This record gives sequence, C-alpha cells and structure tokens, in this order.
Amino acid sequence: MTDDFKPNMNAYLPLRDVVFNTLREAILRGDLQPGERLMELQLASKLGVSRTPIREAIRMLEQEGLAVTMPRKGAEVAKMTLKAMEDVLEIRGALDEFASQLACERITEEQLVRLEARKQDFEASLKTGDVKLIAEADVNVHDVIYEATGNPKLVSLLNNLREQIYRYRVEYIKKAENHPILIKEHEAIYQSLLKRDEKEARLSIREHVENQATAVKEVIVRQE
Amino acid sequence: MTDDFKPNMNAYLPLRDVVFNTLREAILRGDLQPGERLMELQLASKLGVSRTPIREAIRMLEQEGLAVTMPRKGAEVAKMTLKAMEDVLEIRGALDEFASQLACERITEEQLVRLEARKQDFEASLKTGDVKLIAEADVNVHDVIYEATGNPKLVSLLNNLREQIYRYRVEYIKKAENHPILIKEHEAIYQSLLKRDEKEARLSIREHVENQATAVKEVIVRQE
DNA sequence: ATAATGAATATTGTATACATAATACAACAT
DNA sequence: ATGTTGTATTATGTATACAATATTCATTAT
Repeated sequence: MTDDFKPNMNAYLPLRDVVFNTLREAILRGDLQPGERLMELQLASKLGVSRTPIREAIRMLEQEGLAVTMPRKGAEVAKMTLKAMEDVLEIRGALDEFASQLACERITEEQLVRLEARKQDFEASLKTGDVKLIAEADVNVHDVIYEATGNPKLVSLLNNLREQIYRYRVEYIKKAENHPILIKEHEAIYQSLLKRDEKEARLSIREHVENQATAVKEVIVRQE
Repeated sequence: MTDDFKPNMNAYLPLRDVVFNTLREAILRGDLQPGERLMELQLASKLGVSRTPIREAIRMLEQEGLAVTMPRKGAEVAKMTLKAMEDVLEIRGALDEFASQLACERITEEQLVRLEARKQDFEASLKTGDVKLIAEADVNVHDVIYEATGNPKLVSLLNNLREQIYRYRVEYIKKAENHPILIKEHEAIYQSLLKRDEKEARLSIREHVENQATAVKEVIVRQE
C-alpha cells in the first residue's frame, strides 16, 4: 500500500477559496464587468453559500486589486482609470525586464525546450482565431520565463500585475494584424534567452510590453 | 460655517480595518513574533470585538504577506525562510532601482528640498540611538523618493516589500558601526537625484539595498 | 416642475450560534 | 516504556440573526 492518500486529504478547499476563484474567473472572463456591484446576499444565493465566505472572498479580491470596496456601500469590480493603468504598465514593464534578465542567467535547458514548445503552441493557437485560447497560450509562454527566474514571489507578483491588465488586453489579441508582430516578438525573446544575452532579452521584452501597453491604453481611453 | 464636516464623516472605519491596523502594527513592532499563532477567539476577546472582523483582518494580513493560514488549522504570523527573504530582497532591489530612476526624471524641486530635510532628520535620529526612531527616519527618506516616482501603485508595492523586510532589519540599524555607512549612502543617493543622474542613482541605491540585504539575511540565518 | 422630506427597503457591519475538524490527553493494550 | 485508541476540548468553517447605515421612491412644499 502506498501513501498517496495525502493528495485526497488536501482536496478540501474552504468555501472562501472556492468563491474567490469563481469570482476571480468571472471578473477576468468579463462576466463581471468593471464597475459592477458585488452584493453579498445576491452572490451568496447565486453561489449557494452564506454571506461569510463571500465577504472573505471579497477581502481577497480587494488585495488582488480586482475589487474595490467603499465602507457601508459595498464592493464593486475594480475599474481602471488611464492613469492607474499606466502606473501598472510601468511597473509591469520594469519587472518583466528584470524577470527576463534573471531568466537569462538561470533558465535551464529543460525550460528552454518547454519555452520553444509553448512558443509553437502560441503560433498554432493564432490560427484558431479563438481569443481566449490565444490569450492563454500567450500566458503560457511568459509563464515559462517567469518560472525560470526561480523566484516564486516574483512570479506571483507578475501574475497579479498581468491579471489587472488581462481584462483589457483582449482587444489587442483580437486584431489579426497584430499576430505576425506577436510571433516575431516571441521569437526575439526566445532567441535572446537561448543566447543568454541579457541586454537583448531586456530590449525584446521591452518592445513586447510596450506594444501591448499602447493597445491596452487605447481600450481604456475608449471606455472612459 | 465651513464645510469641514466631511473629515468627521469619513472618520468611520470598519472594525476589520481597525483590527488589521492593530495586528499589522503588532507584527511590525515584534509584539507578535514570526510563527506565533493568530487565534480568532483569543484576539477577539483581547480586542473586544467578535470573530468576524478578526477573520477579515486576517485575510487582509494574508494578502500583505504578514500572515499565513492553513485551512482548518488557523493563521500564524508569517515567518521567512532565507530563500523567501532572498526572493523579496531581489524584487525590492530591482524595484527600488527602478523607482530611483523614475525619481531622477520626475522629482520636483520641492521634493528635493524635502529629501534633504529628511536626510538630515535621519542623521539627527542616529544620535538618539533609538532604533525605532532611526528606522522611521530611514523610511521617511525613502518615502520621498518613492513619492517622487508619481506612481502610487509602485509606492504601495514598495511599502509592502519593505514591510516584509522591516521586521528583520532592525539588527542592522542597531549596530552603530553601520551608521556612518548609512549617512554616506543617503548622501550619495541624494546627490545623484540632485544631479538627476540616473545611472549614479541606480548604483547608489543598489549599494544601499545590498548592504541591508546582507545584514537581513544574517538575521534570518541566525534564527533558523 | 423641482427640491426637500421621510418612511420603506435593501445592504452592509457585527455578533453569535451551530457544525466539523484538529488537538491534547488520559486510559488502555502491547 | 511505547504506542494506540477514544474522548474532551479547542479552533476553525459556515450560517444566521440583529443593528446601523445607505438607498429608493413616493409625498409634500415651494
């Protein structure tokens, strides 16, 4: 008899985490739109739980920057001003460059192989035209680089920043004219990591991030 | 009759925030030590509130990285492993450099004046030998630089990273032999901002952060 | 018509109650 | 002695009840 019982034992998740994941997904998918109110009783009955786990999940969303609450008025899905988005993009740019630099030093052969695979998955996903699929494939590419930093705190920070941008980024991916650019940028990033050329890695990531930044800002401006 | 009623109206703070601030302070002061359990009922009776605001405050502390909770076992004050601290310091270093670079571009004359004042306050604080006072004065110096970035999200991120280091940083400040070094480093940072010399600013901040990093890591190693 | 007032309603804030899992410890068996 | 089992206790997870504030909307006065 082996001891692979443990995984089953850890299967338990507090309702607050279930609710958190559910709401987080809904916000990222756009089912819950920026500015939409998060009413405890309504969510509780919709999800079939009491208000307590809902409240705790909202506190967690707040920390992630996905929700904002005004005391005695309740919570709503965070909406970005142009300035706030510029601030996030500025940080994201700096940290993404830093992550690429670290990855240059630390990426393993295995990770390089995986990076190339993810890069090809991404190119394949473009052909489907399925925006969610493309977005996910893009995330997968960058996740390999993040992971290669060997710094889990940095990974979660970058994931959090990405989340805040994610909702607004879809527009960029939608346009087929941008697809060749994305392919070329991914290739440039991959090549510089392969050569472990820090300077080139920073430059190619910077361009990649800046292009997306321009697109995201346009989305915000249009909605304001 | 003036309309300075509003401030009073906003004086209301949900208990969760009061509890959060109280616990946060206690952790940073060291009254609640790393690894110490945060039991809801006990905290509730000590602070004279019910479990509900305690639980929400714990969720918030969790987000800040000051507490860790295991489902069904409860929360405790986060304790750092050496690796986790190295990860935080690595991020802190990169973002602090970035902040200094931005500050070089954006700092106003007024902020430069304030920076010099804070720098002198810091030197004065060293003479008192009061560690908490010195730590606070050091924070004030860096806050001016953070503020000069004009990026509030970056400011709160840096504050959060600082918090996680803060508890372990006291040892460095305690040793009087480090004081002249700190004065010189602050001076170098100030001068490079005055000249708006990005490269020099990055270098002087890097040295400052790295020196503290070494000291903090030693504290962790000793406790492990 | 517009603004002001006030009751009715909805919503959040907080406390408490109940259910269930974790822990501590004593009694027992080996 | 050591380990095991069962029970009492403690703590967390979740639901619900109560309190206080905010919102809505009809009514009234201007």
